[in-house]
Amino acid sequence: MPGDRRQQIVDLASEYLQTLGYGSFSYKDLSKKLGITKAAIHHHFPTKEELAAEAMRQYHANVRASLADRDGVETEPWDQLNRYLEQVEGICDQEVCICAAGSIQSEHNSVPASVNAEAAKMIQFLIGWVTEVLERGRKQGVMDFPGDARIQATLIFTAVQGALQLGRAQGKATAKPVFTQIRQNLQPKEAVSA
Amino acid sequence: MPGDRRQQIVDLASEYLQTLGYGSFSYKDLSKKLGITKAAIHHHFPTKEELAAEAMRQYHANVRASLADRDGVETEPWDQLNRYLEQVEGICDQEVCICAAGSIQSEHNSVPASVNAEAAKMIQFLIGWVTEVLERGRKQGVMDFPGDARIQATLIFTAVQGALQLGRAQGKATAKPVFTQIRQNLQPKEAVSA
DNA sequence: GTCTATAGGGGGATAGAC
DNA sequence: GTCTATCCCCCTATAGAC
Repeated sequence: MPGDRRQQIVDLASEYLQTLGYGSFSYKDLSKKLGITKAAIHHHFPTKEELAAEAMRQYHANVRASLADRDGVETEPWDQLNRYLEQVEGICDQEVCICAAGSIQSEHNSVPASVNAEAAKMIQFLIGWVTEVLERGRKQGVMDFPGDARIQATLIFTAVQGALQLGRAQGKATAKPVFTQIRQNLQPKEAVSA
Repeated sequence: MPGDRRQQIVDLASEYLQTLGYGSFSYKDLSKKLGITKAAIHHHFPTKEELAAEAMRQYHANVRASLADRDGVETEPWDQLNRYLEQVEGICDQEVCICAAGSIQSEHNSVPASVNAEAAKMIQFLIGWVTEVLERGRKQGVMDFPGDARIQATLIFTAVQGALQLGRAQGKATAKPVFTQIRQNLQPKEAVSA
């Protein structure tokens, strides 16, 4: 398979973006792990910038797919929000630990512009997707929060990114209750559900 | 003044921790900006790890002072929380952009243990401080939120850190409404204050 | 306390053979 | 597509003169 090796490189680069960040992984790391030379990687991706941008692009596509693929069949706002938060809790449980877009964003001032741009696209998608879920949830009366849905969605997004980083640094037991608390804060006051 | 130069180095290192992060600033950056040689910096701080740990320690001390110094005279929960959030909004407005502890935490897997430890201390202090404010606020009936105060404080902390990173990457106009939303979410339902 | 000079290693990237 | 070999720059850190 011709594109197989290329895909291996991208997949490993995505993992390193999550665990180490853009600045702290190297072609040497990749080549050792894959059992090929640095030059072989440069053949597929002449520059680190191109490699990271492609890894970020695919990471985005994967997340988008696993979130949105069921938007047609699972349209209850709470089901949708839980799908997002459970996915995040999954990252928290893995060794991988944090979201690639959040990782790149946190290195914003020392990452090439094209890589930042790919991360920004994913972040815009996520905030937009959560916004839409919150709007429907409030309209249906099953969620409650003050003010603009987009701002509340941004708050949720930033808390999720921050919690993933906190969990990696101080243990997932510190971070995971945050995801539950995000849900609790959206519960309508009258109907205290289990 | 003997310790003056040493202090200049620490102050600049703190700034670089915020703007660039641990991995992306160098002794060369410091030496150029201060107009001395790299070797002169090594005289004060033999290793980068020691320098960063000291910078983080002092950053923590400064934040702690500006938050807690008025705890004796300004004891209204809302005044205290606003003091914290206004300080954070100030960071958002500056060129500096993000919190040093959050920056180090986001690079957790590639930063020396002693530096991570200093960042962790500051994070523990902040979460603890916010927890205490929330507990008193709820007891007095001026704040409302479900569940454990410490978890709600952790949620607020993670949202703040995430919002600072988002603001640096996508502009403060995206991030600043989050700080307002954090306040709105704590308002008791009956008393919708202006 | 600061300098010049340099060691020693790692980084990304390229040339050219196979 | 992968290799060997190498370039060049930057990094942290050290030695020793002033």
